[in-house]
Amino acid sequence: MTTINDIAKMAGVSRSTVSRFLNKNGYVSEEAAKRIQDVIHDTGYMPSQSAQSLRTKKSGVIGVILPKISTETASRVVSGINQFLQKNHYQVLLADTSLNHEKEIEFIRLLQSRNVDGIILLGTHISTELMRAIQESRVPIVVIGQDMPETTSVIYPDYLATVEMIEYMLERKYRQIAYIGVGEEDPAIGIERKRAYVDTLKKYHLTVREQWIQLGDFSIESGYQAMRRLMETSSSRPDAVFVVTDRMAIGAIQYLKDHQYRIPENVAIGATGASTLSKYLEPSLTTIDFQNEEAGTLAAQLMMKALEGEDEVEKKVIHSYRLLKRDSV
Amino acid sequence: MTTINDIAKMAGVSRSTVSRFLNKNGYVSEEAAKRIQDVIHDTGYMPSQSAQSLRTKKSGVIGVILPKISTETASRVVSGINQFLQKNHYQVLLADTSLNHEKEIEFIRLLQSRNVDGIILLGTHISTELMRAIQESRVPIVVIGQDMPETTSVIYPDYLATVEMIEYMLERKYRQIAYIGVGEEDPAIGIERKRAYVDTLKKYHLTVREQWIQLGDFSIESGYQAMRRLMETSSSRPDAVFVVTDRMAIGAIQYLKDHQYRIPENVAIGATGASTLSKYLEPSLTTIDFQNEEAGTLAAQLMMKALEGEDEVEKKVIHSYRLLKRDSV
DNA sequence: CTGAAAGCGCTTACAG
DNA sequence: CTGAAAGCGCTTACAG
Repeated sequence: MTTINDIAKMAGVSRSTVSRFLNKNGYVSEEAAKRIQDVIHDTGYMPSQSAQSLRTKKSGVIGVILPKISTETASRVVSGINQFLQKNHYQVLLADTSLNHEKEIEFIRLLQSRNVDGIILLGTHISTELMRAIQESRVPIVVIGQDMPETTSVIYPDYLATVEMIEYMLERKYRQIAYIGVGEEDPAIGIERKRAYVDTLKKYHLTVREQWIQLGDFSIESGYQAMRRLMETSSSRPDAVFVVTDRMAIGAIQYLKDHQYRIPENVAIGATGASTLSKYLEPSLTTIDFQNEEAGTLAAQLMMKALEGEDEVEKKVIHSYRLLKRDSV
Repeated sequence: MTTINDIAKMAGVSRSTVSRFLNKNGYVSEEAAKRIQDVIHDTGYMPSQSAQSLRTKKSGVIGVILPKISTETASRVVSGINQFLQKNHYQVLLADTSLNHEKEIEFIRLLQSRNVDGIILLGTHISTELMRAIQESRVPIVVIGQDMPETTSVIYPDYLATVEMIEYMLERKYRQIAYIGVGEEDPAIGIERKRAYVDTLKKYHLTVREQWIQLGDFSIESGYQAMRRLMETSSSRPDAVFVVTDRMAIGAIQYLKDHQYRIPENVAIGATGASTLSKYLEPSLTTIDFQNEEAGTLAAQLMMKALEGEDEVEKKVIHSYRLLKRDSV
C-alpha cells in the first residue's frame, strides 16, 4: 500500500511537505506541489484514515443509532442525514438496535471507541440511563424525534400536528373521534399525541371516553386489534379514528374492510407518517407528513455546527409538518 | 480519555500485558488478569479502534455501497447485512451513490482509504471500469443483485422467477401478456427479466410483439406512462402485464384505475419486489419476493468467510425467491 | 508469565 | 519554504 512516505520519496520531498500539501496548510513551493500532485495522481494514493484519525482525533465518521433501518421512517431520516453529511465529506456508521433499548447505550459507547466524531440518535424512548450516557459522551450527540432534556434535539411537532388533525376532523363534521395510540415508553408518540387528542376534544367540549382510547404496539396487527376493540366492545361507535402511525392505520383499515365498513362514510381514518403506502391505499390516507428526510438533514446540519465548535447551536429545533388531506377523512 | 497506558499503570503491569489480556492471546497470570479486569471495568475503558486499525490493518467495518438507502429494497438488504455483521462484531459504513454510477467507483476507493475490511455493493449496472475497480481492490468485495464476472456475487434468480410468473399467468388463462421493464443498463432487471419474458412466450408459441414491450425508469410515473402506451397505442390490448418492479406496477395500476379498467378482470398485473405496499393495494398484488433481507444476510456471510480466509468461498450464489400469488392475476 | 522496543501512517510544532 | 523529531494508542515478535 502506498503511504505518505512513498509519496514523499517519489516526489523528492519530506513527508511533512506532503502532509502540508494534502491539508493545504503551511507553505509548499509551486514546484514541490506540482511534483507531489503528479505522484499522488499516478499512484492513486489516499491517506490512511486510521492514521489520520489516531493523530487528529477526528475520523470523518458520524454514528447513527436507530431502532430498525428497514423501516420507512428510519431509512428516510438516514437518507437525509447522509445527504448532508456526504457534502461535508463525512460518512455514516450504522448502529441498528433492533428495537432493543439497552443497545442504544451500548452503541453510544461502542461508537465512541470507533472514534466517531459525533452521534445522531433516532430516539424511541427517554430514560435516565440513556440521558446519562448522552451527558457522558465526549462527542456531540443530536437526538431526533424525542425531546431529550439538555440535549440538542430535532423534535417533531407531535402535539401541534395532532391538534390540527383533530380539528380538521371536527371541521369535516365528525364528532365521535376515537384514538389508536401506543404506550408511553415512547413519549413523543405515546404521550404528546395523546395529550393533543385529549386536549382538543376538551377544548371543543366533547367527552373524552376511555374506551375510545386504544393502544397498539406499532404493528399492523395491533392496529387491527385496536380497531376491533373500538368497534366491538364500545357501547357507542366512533365515526372517526386518529391513528398515530400509518402502519397501525393499515391494520385498522383492514379491520373495517373485513367488516364491510366504508371509509370515510362510516368511519374516517386519520394517520401519521405519510408513508408511500398511504397515498395508494383505497381510499388514500389523510396523514401527517413529518418530512423525515428533512429532519435528518436538519440534524446533520446541527451536528456539523457542533463539530465546527459553534457555541450557539440551538438546543431544540421543532421541525415542520404538513397535513396531507386525502380521501380517508 | 483512558488509554491502554492508563490501564497498565493502574493495574501495575505493562501495556503488553494489558494488550494480551484484551486480545486473549499469550499468557497472563490470574492475578494480573483480575487486576486488569477491575480497572477496565471501573474506567469503562474501550480500546481505540483507530490505533488498533492502524496497527492490525483491520477495522471491524464493512462498507456498503448502495444506490439509495430510502428505498425498500436497499434498506431491507442493509438490514440483513447488518444483522449478520453485528453478530460478528462488525459494523456497516454507508455509502449512498444517489443512483450515480460513477460514485460506486469513487466509493470503492474512498472506503478502502477508510480501512474497511470489506465492501458489499448493491449492484445496479456492470461496466469495465467498475469491474476493474473491483479487481484492484485490496479488500474483498461481494456484489448483490448483478452477476458480475470474476466476483463473489449473490444473484437474484431474475430469469427463473420471471418464467414462473409468466407461466402462472398462462395457467390462469391469460394469453395476451405484455411487459413493462427498464433499460439494459441494469442487466439483472433490464436484460434477464426481459429475456425470460420473451423466451417463455416463445416456448408456448405465443407471438412476441414489440409494442407490448414498454420501458420505464423505475419511477411510479414511468409505470403509468408505460401502461398508457400499452393501452392507447397498441393495435390490440393485452389482458395481462408483467411489471419488473412494484413501484412501476403502482403507476400502471393507477392508469388502469383512472381509466375504469378492472384488475384482474380486464387486465391482470404481476410485479416484482414484494413491497409492503403490494399486500395492501387493491387488489393485492401478485408479485415476486426476492427476500432481500436474506440476500443481505447471505452476502454478509460470504464476506465473513472471505475475511476468515476461507479459500472455498463460492463465487456465485443464486438466492431463492417465492411467487406471492394474490389477487391481481 | 512479563516487559522493552519497534513500528503502523499520519500531523504538528519547531528550528532552520 | 522545508525537514527532523516526537507522538497519537495500539500490537507483536523477542528476550528474559
